[in-house]
Parts: sequence; structure tokens; C-alpha cells
Amino acid sequence: MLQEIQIYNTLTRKKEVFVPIVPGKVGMYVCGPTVYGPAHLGHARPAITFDLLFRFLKHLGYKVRYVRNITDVGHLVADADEGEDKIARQAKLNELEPMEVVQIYTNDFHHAMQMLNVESPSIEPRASGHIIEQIEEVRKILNSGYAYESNGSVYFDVEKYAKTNDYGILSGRKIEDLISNTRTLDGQDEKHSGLDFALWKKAQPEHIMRWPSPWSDGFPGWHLECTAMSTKYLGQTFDIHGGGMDLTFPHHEAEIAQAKAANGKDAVHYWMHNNMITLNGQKMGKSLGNAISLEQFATGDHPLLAQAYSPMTIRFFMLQAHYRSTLDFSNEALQAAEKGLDRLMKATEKISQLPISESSSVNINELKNNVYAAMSDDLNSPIAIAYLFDGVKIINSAADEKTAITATDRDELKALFDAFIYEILGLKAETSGESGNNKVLTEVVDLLMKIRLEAKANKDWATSDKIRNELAAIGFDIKDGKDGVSWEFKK
RNA sequence: GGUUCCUUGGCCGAGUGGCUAGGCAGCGGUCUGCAAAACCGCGUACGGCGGUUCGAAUCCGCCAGGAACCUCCA
Repeated sequence: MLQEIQIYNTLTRKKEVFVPIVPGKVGMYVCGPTVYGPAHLGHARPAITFDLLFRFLKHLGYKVRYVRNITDVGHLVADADEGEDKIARQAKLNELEPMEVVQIYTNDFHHAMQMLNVESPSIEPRASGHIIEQIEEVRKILNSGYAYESNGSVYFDVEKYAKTNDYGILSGRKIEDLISNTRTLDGQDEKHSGLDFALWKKAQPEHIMRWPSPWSDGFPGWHLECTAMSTKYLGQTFDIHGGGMDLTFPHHEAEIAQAKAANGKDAVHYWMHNNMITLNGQKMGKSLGNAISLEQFATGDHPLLAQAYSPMTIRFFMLQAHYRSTLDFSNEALQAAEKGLDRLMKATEKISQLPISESSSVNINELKNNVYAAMSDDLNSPIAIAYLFDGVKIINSAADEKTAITATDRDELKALFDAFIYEILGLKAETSGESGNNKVLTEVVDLLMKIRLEAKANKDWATSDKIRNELAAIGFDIKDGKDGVSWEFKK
């Protein structure tokens, strides 16, 4: 079922029909995290956005190779001219080996991804494991004449590149503006121009993370790893490159230039960028000091959090907004998402038990087409979810026998919800925390329910309410239905 | 300062020229011993001022407020 989908291409600033290079196959690369701190809400946005794309493409029948890197070297600290990188600095602060820092936060990131039900990419390469490829990339760019060596470091010659190429094509910048507006930082004598960026950086004596190269003992530049690793695993041209909008310039612009300089062709067909999570209207980020870690969301242990939020609530919260819109964090919005998700999941779980009729008064096929159309229109998950809520009404209404549905339609509805809720949106039912003695516990509560039913039959409301209220205090929801009672764990 | 973008009902958030999503909250009702859940009904919102048009939240201009990038960042 390879239906046509449209995606917004940052390169052309419009939605385009997605046509893969090789029919039926998709190569996609997404910039992963720099592992020097705990995974926070901001990290969840691209992870979930491209997880959604990954899942949807696979659902449509594409064979997808999804590469998402772990950045564990490089990334110079902005205010440090001594060539110290974030990871090395964090290691020094913690008195750890740099690779210990990398391990701790890589584990933390993986744990967070698992909680959010984000699928593992096909390949998750580390920058530190691809130094040889990066050196090779530097060599190719030097050979093509778009880089120069200076005091053991190698820089990309942006102005030379811009003479025959459009540097700024992705971010909409003009080279003249860039030249006149670039901030001149001190101690940049090695570069011919402030616009030039490092491909290889000579390590200062105190710099711990270093590798030998033809030019110096040092480390690769900021932007090089993504070019080296995407080329290695996806080839010199591939379909989709994703990442946060904040990476558009200079990171992705530099990637375009590097790939073009090294291989003589444009590597990426579709550039996709997710927008930012904001807090009080401002971007949430570690360096801004306003990031709330995903661990804190799970525990509620943060001054701004009114309560703990489950990872699925966070996932659903993000899916209810389009990936290219900013999404503002607030307790009210999260609580609304939590309740909405609960209603959606409960309806999903009861489809197979719906009573059936001879005829249907609902049009499942239309619903299905609407949901697919929404997702195919640049991953419009909020619209898709809105239609799924139409499905929720059908389900609840059928459960109350106010709406008729045939067995065929019920099966169709179940298939649709299974596909979208679980497989594509990646939502899952919350597993109740303490489930050690679930079987015994269930029997005990069922027994109490039985006693309560007897009390109700005798119109002994005092006993009936006592059981309900006390169980509610412990953490159970008791609901009286038409035929008997039901109960569940409260979250 | 430069570049780009945003401003939708109590909250969140879709929608890009007419058909005026959805969720949460709220109000009224049905059901129930009561409650909860579920269902039914109820809100005509698009920052301000002009303009284009038969018609604008949607296009154009100006103004106001906000953001991202220009420096590591998802």
C-alpha cells in the first residue's frame, strides 16, 4: 500500500510529493543528541516526530533505513577558545573519563526513548566510532579545494564555496549578509573568514579527547560527523534528512556544503525540520537553563510541574500538535492531553467487545480515508487524531447500543485503530506500576465487588458506598454499568 | 542590527479565500439509588488599523507584541 504522501521540504519551502530515490525504499538520517546531559523534553520532539515518520513509512510498505547518530565528540563550548568540548568539560566537572559521561547520558537517552515508545533506529552510529571516515571526508574536501589547513587545523572555505554554490540555500540566508553580520570572535586568526567552520581541530595539550590525523592530533569539526556517517550508511545521495529547526543554520547548511564539496552532488532530497518546545513562549534548552528532563516529568519532581506525567501523555501531547509548529509547555495542556489520551485508549481497547448488528449506521471507510489523508499530508497527526476521536464517538455509542455496527465494520474499525493508535502513533496502554501480585489482587477486588453487588441488591447503600469510597481512596476507580460493575487502577 | 517566522474561543491546538476541526475545561440534559463513565445538546474565536475581493482568520500593506537563527543547541 504505497500511497502518495506529501512532505514539507525546508529546501523549497513547500510541500512536495515524496518520491524516493529507489522505489519502495527510504534512506533517512536524523541528527541525534549530544550526550552531555540528561534527556529533556526538547529531545523528545525530533525523536517522536521522526519516529512517527519512520513508523508511517513502514506501515505504508516502505523498507526504511533510519540512521540517527549519537554525538559524543566535538561541539566546542561556545565561550571557550581553548578548544575544549562540551563532553570533555562535563567530564572534568564530574571527574570522569569523557567516555563515562558519554555512556551515562547515552543510557539515559535510550531509557527515555524506550519510555516514550520511540523505536530504535536501524543504525545508531557514534561520532567517536567514525573518526576514520571523518578524516577521509576532510581529505576529500581538501582535495576538491574547498578547505585549507592552518596551524594543524583544517577549515572549510565558505567564501570560495559560495562563488559557485548557494551557501544559504537551506536557511534562506545570503552570503553577503552573512559576511557583513558575522560576529567577529577573538582568536580566530587561523581562519580566512569568520564564516569558515572547522573540519578538523588541533587539540590543545589539555584536551583529552583526541585522535591522530595527517594534520595534527585533534578531533573532527562540529558538522562533519553527520556528513561522514550519513554518507557511509545511506550513500552519497539519500532521501530524507531531519532534525530540529535550530540546526538549520549553520549545522545543516554546513552539511550541504561539505557533501557537495566532497562528492560533487547534493546529498539530500528532502530536508525536514521539527519546531521547538517552548516554555512560557521561549525555547526550552539545556544551555538556556530551562529544560525539564524526561525523568523529572516521570516523577513530577520539578518546580514547574504540578504533577507527574506519564511518557505516553508526553508523546500524545506532542502528536496533538503539528511537528512544524512550536508547542508550548503548560500543566493545563499536559493535563488535557492526559485525559484525552485516556479516553482514546479506553475506546480503542473495547472495540473487539462491541455488540454487532445486521446493519451499520456508520461509515468506517470514510473515517479510514480521512485518517490516512491527514497523515499523508505532511504528517498531520493532530488532524488524524481529531478523526480518531470521531471513531471514539462511534465506539462509545456502539457500546451503549445507540449506534448500530456490523461485524465487518467492527473489524475494519479495529484494524484501523490497531494500525494508527499502536503501530503508527506508537501509543500504548499504561501499565499499572505495582503489578507484582496482580492475579491475587484481582481476585480480592473482584470479591469485594461481589459483596458490594449483594449490598446493592439489598439496597444497602451504606455498605455499597463504603466499599466504593474506600477502594477509591486506595486507588481504584469503581464504575457501575448497566450489567454489573467494573473497576480499574487509577493512574 | 540582519534573516526567517508566529499571534485562533477559558486553556491547548488544526485550518490558508466561501462548507466556519479536535481535545481539555464549563453549562444543560439522558442513564444511575447516588456518584463516575458514556451519550445528546450548547460557545461563531481568529492581535490592531487599512486595502484587494461579491466574499478574508485565510491574500497585500502598515502598526503592536512574541519567537527562532545569526554562537553550542533537538
